[in-house]
Amino acid sequence: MIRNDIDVILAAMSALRRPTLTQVASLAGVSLKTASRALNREPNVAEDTERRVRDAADVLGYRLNGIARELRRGATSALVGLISGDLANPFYSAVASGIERELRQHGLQLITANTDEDAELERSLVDAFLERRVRAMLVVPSAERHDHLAAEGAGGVPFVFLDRPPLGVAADVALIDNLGGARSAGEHLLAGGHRRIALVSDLARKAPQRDRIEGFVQAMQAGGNRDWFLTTDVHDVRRAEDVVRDLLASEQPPTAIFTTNNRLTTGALRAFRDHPGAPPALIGFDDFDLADVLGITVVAHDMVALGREAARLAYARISGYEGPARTVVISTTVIPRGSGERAPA
Amino acid sequence: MIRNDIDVILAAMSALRRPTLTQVASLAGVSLKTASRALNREPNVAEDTERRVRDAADVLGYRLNGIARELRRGATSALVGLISGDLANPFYSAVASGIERELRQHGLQLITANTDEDAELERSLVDAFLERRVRAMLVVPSAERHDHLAAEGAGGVPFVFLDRPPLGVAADVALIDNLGGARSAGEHLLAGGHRRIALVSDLARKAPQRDRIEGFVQAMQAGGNRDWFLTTDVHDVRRAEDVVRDLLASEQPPTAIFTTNNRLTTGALRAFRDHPGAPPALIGFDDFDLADVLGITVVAHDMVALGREAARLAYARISGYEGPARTVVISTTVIPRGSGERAPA
DNA sequence: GTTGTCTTTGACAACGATGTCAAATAACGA
DNA sequence: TCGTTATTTGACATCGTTGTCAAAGACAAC
Repeated sequence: MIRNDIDVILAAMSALRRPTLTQVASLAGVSLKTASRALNREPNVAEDTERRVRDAADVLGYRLNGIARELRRGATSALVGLISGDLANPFYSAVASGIERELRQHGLQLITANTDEDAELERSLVDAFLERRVRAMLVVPSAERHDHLAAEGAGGVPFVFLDRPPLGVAADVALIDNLGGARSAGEHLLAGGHRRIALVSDLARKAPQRDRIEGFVQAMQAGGNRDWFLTTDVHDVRRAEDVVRDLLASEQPPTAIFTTNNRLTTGALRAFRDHPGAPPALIGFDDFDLADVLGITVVAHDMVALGREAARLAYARISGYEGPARTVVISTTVIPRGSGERAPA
Repeated sequence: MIRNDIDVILAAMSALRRPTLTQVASLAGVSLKTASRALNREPNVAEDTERRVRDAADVLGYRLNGIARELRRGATSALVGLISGDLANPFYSAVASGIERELRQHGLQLITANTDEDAELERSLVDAFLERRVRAMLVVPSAERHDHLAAEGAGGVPFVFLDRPPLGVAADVALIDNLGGARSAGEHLLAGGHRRIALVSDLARKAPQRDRIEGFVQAMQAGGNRDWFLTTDVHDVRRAEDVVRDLLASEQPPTAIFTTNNRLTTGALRAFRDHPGAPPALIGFDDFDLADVLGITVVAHDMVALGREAARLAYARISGYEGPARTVVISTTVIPRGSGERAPA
C-alpha cells in the first residue's frame, strides 16, 4: 500500500538516523534476513526480490552499518593503526603512504594518530586503537620502553615497530640501515681527503641517532682518523643552525660536516647561507626534496619501502604467521651531488 | 572456588579471542552489568566490588570492545574521515596534522585514506568511511563533480571540503585565498618593473589552479600589462622543468616566472640550475622547506590552519550546527626572499 | 516492627547486522 | 498424482556492550 511506503520513508528520514536494514526490508516487503541476503548478493535470492530490496535501499539512502557487521562477524575490524611522532614530517608521511598502499591490497584501512613525540600520549593512543579492535598496530615509537605492549603481543594483536626498535619486547621491526648508511657517509668524506670532520646529531638516546653516530665512528676508526668531533642532542632546525654557525666561526673549522637527519641538514644549510667564506663539505642523512637543486650529497633511503615492508610484516601476522620476530632493513645509498665532494680547504 | 577461576582464565586464554566482559564478571563473581558499571566508574558500586572486578579484568587482560560499545551507544563512531589525493605531499600532511590536533581536543580520532587523485577510488573510499559510520567526512576532492555526496549531506553525515570547493553540492569549505594570493604575486612582479612574464600552471580544470590563474590575470589587467603568457596543464615536476627550460631558451625569454604550485616551482628551479645565464625572477605559489635557503620568493599560506579550520567546521556540524554552508578562507602573504625581486634583464 | 529512603545489584532488552536452521514454495521425475 | 529435491524465504539466536527497570539489602526515623 502506497500510504504505508510513504510512512516508512518519512519515519526513516525524520528520525535523523540512518535507515536500518529493517526499514529497508519493511519497505521492500520482505524479511530482514532476505534484505540482508539481497544486498550482499548472496545466492538463492529471486531476481525480482533482489531488485525490490535494492530499490528500497536506494529510496531510503540506506548504507550498511559497518560497526554492527563487524561486531557480528567477529568483533575485529579491518583497521590497522599507525602511531607516529610527527606525521607532518614529510619523512613520516612517505612512510604512511607506503603502508597505506600495501594495506589497501588486502582490504585493510589505515587509521593514524600523532603523538607529538609524547610517550604518555603514545600509551593512551595505543589503548584507544586496541579498543577499536584494530587488526594490527604499527608504531614509530616515542616512548623509551615498550614493556606495556608485551602483553598485547601475546593477547593477539600484532605489533610492528618502524624506524626504531622497541625496547623490552621482541616484535617485528622495519628499520633503515642507519649504521651502514652513516659508515658510508664517513667513508665518503675520508675518501675525499677530509680529516677534520664535524658530526652533528639529534638526541643520542634515540636508537637511529645512536646507530648513525656509531656508523660514522666505525668509519673513522677504520680509516685511522681521530680528528673528528661530535655535537649531540641537537633537536631542532634553529639549534642546528646555531651549532653549525659556531663550527664555522671556530678557530679550526671542520673541512666537512655530517648531519644525521634532514632537519639538521636544513639547519646547516641556513648557517652556510650567512657564512662569508667557502662552506665546508656536507653530507646529510635522509634525502629531501630540493637536495638535487641545492647540490647536497645525502645518504638516501626509500621511506615508502619502509612503510611497505612494515605493512607486509603486519599482514603476515594477521594472516596467521606465528614464527619468531623478524627484522627488515631498508638499505641506504650515498647520492653524490657536489656538497659532499668539495675538497678540504 | 579456585578451580573454577582457573577454568575461566584458561578458557579466556585458549580461545585466542579477547576476553569479554562476561568472562570478567564471571571471574569476579558478579553480574555482567555490575562488571560494566565497575569498569566505567559509574556511581553506586561498592568499593570492594569494583576492586574485585578490576583485578579480574587485569588477570584476563581484558580490553573493552569499542565496536560493541559504539553499536550500543548509537551506532556512530568517534572517527572523522579524511580523504585526500596524496597524503605524501608535505602540503597535505601539514593539513592532516592541523586537522588531527583540532579533532583530538574534542575526543575525535582522524582516519585517513589516499585516493591517488583517482575519482573512482574517492567514491569507494567515501563509501567505506560512511559504512564505518564516521561522524564527519573531510575531503580534498579529486573527482570533478560531487553530486553523489549531496544525499549524504542530507542523510546526516556532515561533509567539509578542503582546498577545492565541491561542484554540485552546497557544503562547508575551507579554502586558500588563491585569487588574492596570485594577484599579489602578479602585482609584486609588476611593481618590480617586469612586463614580459610567464605563468606556469597545473591542470587548469582544478579550481585552485583556475583561481590562481585568474588572480594573476586580474593583476595584469589592473596594471595594464598584456605582455604575459600562460602554460597550463603542467602536472608534474619533470614536465615543469621541461617547460621552463624551453621558456629560458626561447627567442624572447620572460624576465619573470610565476609558478602556481610547489611542484612547479621545484621544476623551475631544476631548469634554472642548468641554465647558463642569469635566471629570470621567480615567484612560486606555496611555501616550501628551504625556500629561504634558496632565496625563493613565495606566496605563503598556513596549511596547518587550513586543516584546523576545516576540522572546526566539521565539529560545528557534529555539535548540531544546522545553518547554511560556510566558507573559511585562509589568507596568503608574499614573502620576498630575493628571487622575486630580481630586476628585469 | 513498620515504613520510607538510599545504595547496590542483576535480569532483560536493545543496538544493527549475519549465521543457523527450518518452513514454504517451486520444479522435477516417476 | 505423488514423492523428492532444489530454491527461496523467514524466525530466531547471536556478537559484546550499555540502558531501563525492578528487586534486594542497608539504614534511619517513627
